[in-house]
This record gives sequence, C-alpha cells and structure tokens, in this order.
Amino acid sequence: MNEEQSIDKNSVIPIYYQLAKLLESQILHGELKPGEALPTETEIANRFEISRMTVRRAIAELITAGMVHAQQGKGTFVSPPKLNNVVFELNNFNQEIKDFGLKLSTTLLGAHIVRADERLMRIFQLDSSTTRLLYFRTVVSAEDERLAYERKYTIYSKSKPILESNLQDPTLSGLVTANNDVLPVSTKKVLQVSVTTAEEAAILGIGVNAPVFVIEETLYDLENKPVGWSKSIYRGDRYQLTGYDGWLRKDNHGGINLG
Amino acid sequence: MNEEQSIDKNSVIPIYYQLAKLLESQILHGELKPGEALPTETEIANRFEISRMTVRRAIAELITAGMVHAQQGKGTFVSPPKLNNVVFELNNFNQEIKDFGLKLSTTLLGAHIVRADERLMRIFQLDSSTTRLLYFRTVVSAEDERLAYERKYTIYSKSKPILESNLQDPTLSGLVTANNDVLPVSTKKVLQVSVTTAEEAAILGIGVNAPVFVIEETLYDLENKPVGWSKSIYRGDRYQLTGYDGWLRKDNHGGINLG
DNA sequence: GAGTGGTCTAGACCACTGA
DNA sequence: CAGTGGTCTAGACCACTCG
Repeated sequence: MNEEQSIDKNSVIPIYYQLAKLLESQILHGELKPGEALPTETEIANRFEISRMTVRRAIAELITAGMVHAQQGKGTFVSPPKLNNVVFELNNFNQEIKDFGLKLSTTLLGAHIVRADERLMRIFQLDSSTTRLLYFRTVVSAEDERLAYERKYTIYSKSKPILESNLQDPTLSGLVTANNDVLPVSTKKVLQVSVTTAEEAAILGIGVNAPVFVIEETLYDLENKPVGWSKSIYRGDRYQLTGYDGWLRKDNHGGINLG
Repeated sequence: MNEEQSIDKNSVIPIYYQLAKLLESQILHGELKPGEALPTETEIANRFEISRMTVRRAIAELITAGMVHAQQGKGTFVSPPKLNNVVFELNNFNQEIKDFGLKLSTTLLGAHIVRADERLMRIFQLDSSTTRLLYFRTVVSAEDERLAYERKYTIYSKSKPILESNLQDPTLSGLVTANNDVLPVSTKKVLQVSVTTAEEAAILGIGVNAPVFVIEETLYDLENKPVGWSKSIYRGDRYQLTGYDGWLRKDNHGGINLG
C-alpha cells in the first residue's frame, strides 16, 4: 500500500489540478473515507515539496465539489456524499430534444397589444391598467408533433411595430429585450403539474386532462422590477427532467481535460 | 460621480470579500455593463494598495457567481446575465412544507422481502433473480393530509430482521445504509408528470387521474453499482418547484454576513 | 500553548493576446 | 513587443480549536 503517488512539477497541467485529482481519486477509491481527516496543508506541502498556497488551491477545488470541508483550527475532512440536493437543470427541456437529433420549430399563434387586467397588474406590479403589454403566443413543435404551448407577456414601451425578429429569439428573454430598453438580469421559474384544458388540448393536439408540466417564468431588471412573464405548458409524455447529486464520476479516463 | 469607494484593510471582513462586494455592487448598479472590461488586476491592486493575489481572490468570487469571465491575455469582462440555466433544488419538496410550519409524518404501509422480477433485475443490474430485495412502502402526510406515496427498493444483504429504525430515516439513502454495508455516493433522479391510478388515488385519498409529480431515484455506490431505487408520487396540487438564475440579489443589506 | 486552517504579501515566471 | 490573466513561491500574521 502507500505507493506514493506523485506530482509532475514540469507538466503543463497545473500542480493544484494534479493534486486535486490525486486527492479526489483517493476519496473515490475509498482510501479516504467520509469523516476522516486529510493530511494537514503543511504536511501535503512538505510531502510534495510545493507551496502551501498551491495545496490550498487544490483543496479549494474539492471544497467546491462538495467532497471535503475545512474547519478552522481542526482540519480538513472528507464530507459524506450529499444526496438530498439534486438539481434539475431546465436546459434539458428543449436541449435534450435537439441532442436527440430532432429539429425544433416555433410557430406564432398570435401577437397582440393588450392592457393589463388585474392579474397582469399584480404580476408586473403596475398601479394603472393603461400600461400596454405585448402578448405573444407560440407553439413549439418537433417533426410535426406539437410539444409545448407558451404564453408570454412583456411591457411594451416602444412605439415600434411588432417585430418579426421576435420569432428569431422566441425565448421570453429575447422577447423582452427586443421590445424594451431594459436588460433582464434575473429570472424566477415555478414548475407545477397540471392537466390540459380543452383549449390547451386542442392547441397541442392531445386529449383533455392529459398531464402537463406548467412553468411560470418571471424576468426582472436591475431594479428587481418584473419586465416579462410567461406561462408555458409542456406535454407530460414528451418531457422529463433529470438531476444528479453526490460524488459524481465525471470519468476523465483518457482524453484531454484542461482545468 | 466616480466617488472612490474604499476598502478597510483593518476590518475583520476579509479584503477580498470587501472588494468582491464592491465590484459586484458596481455591476448591479450598472456602472459596469455586460461586455465592459474590469480594470486590470494590477490596476485594482495599485489603486487599493493591496496584493494582486488578493484582487484575484475577489475576482474569483465573481467568476464563480457567473457575473464576470476572464480571458487570458485580454482582460476580465462583465458577463451578460445567464437566464437559461435555472436549477430546481429538490430540497424544497418537503422542506418548504416544514418551513411553512406543518409537521411531516411518515407512515409505513408495508416492508417486505421480495425477489427481483425482470424490471428490478434490470434496474439493479442483476443476473440472478435469487437476490433478495427489501421493498418499503410509505406515505408522507402533513396534518392528516396525505401528500406523497413512496415505494423504495434496496438490496437486502444483511440477515438481520427488518429494523424499525428504518422509519427514523425514511429516505432512500437512509434505507440503503440501514440494510447494507455499502455507502451510497451518488444519486440520479428523474422527474416526470403523470396522473393517479386507482390504487394511488386510494392511498393518497384523492381522485383518479389527478396530476402528480413522479420521481424515480437511483442510488449508486463507489463502484457505480445501483444499491437503491425508488418511485415516488407527489400530489400535484400540493407541490411545486421554484428555481432562479441570473444576477441574483442576495440582498445583504444589514445583518452579519461572513464570507 | 501547539497545531490547525484563513488571509495576505511581494515578488516571480509563464501563456496568451493583439498591435 | 507590451500588456493581460494564470500559476507558484516562501514567507508572515491571524483566528480558531483543543488539551
């Protein structure tokens, strides 16, 4: 045992990266178990004849990855794998379909100027119903199959006519920036499940009471003021979200991997 | 304008943290716009009479937060806010209910030893149906209202009797560690939407064809071998996921906030 | 008090960019 | 070529933990 693994100081791969991978490997192979302490920073620095700052940089990588945690005055310890913090990336929703080789197309159902009703006044924090909003309805399809129905609203401050360019970037963010001078800087999405209404079923070409994902998105500007809102539904039989957590093996066996 | 904001070198708050917040503030107030370059690291170091390494530490915070990106040989630039990478943390599912003040309770519907059928053999990558599995069915309730129905499986290697302690940690991870000597180190969750079957509706006390979240979780050990699997359904009218992205204001006005 | 991690310095050399 | 960020060093002092 204890075959001293080594660091190549002359490699193009940074020392901190080599050391981080070495420590990660020891943890993934069970040589360092959850709760056990890593060697102290000074010990590691002496053993590999590198600077303590470089050791700290390596350990910082592991801390970010959630594999170890440091306690001032005590030491650095292997963390038990966190399994309760799975995150679902919403990218997948349309991205995975593209990766699957299908072409997505967006069809415009309608673009209207509307005045704010009570619900929209609340969402956009308006105190007057005279504010004009752009109401934009689209359907996302893949290979002639309709997958999602999206209803988007944005404050319509420009007096320009509605631009056809809206369809080039049919995201809510694109719609907002195309029709306003504000820069959306943050977003909030709420995911719920529901079943189709008669109208939604007809638009998607599926049955009534079919299960769907519902996503409400709100875009905010620098002042934290809502500048865009959308409610979209996605066919439940065509979409799913996948998430991971814990000590993930990114499996960097072979291949070039620069930090 | 250009009122020189300052750094207190004698503060208990680290210099890198003060500088990071200062730069972040300039970005959030629009003084530095997306695409614009930050002052060079040397410039910042000279202006505040601090070490370049400390400047780099501050900028590293902003890079992690996704607000800036560095390009070797060119400079460090303000990034446009990323709005397409919303992540939903599954914590919320039961956590928010607790935060709301309700008490969650888990009721055991049944705990059986079963042999692997074809589906379970595939899930657990087994080549023999003689492997014994523990099948664990529970219902999660809040204030006498049933919210979720969970079906969990784990390889049952110990010859111990089924422990009552399983109910103390009713998570899949807890079930696996209580009945095996393996340590689950990573997890995969797939989220889908569906509607209740007659059996599920009866167990949850709601109608048939009601919308529900379906979450299938697989737990893996160090060798990437499945050691636990569960399929759970959550009432669609009681659960939702919320996610954020972009330049988030964590709003640290007042209050103690140590980096 | 000895030992730990947390911060900070003032340099050094490198890789990359663009004129 | 000058200027940028990327890595690394060999120290220093501090805050914290625990005996």
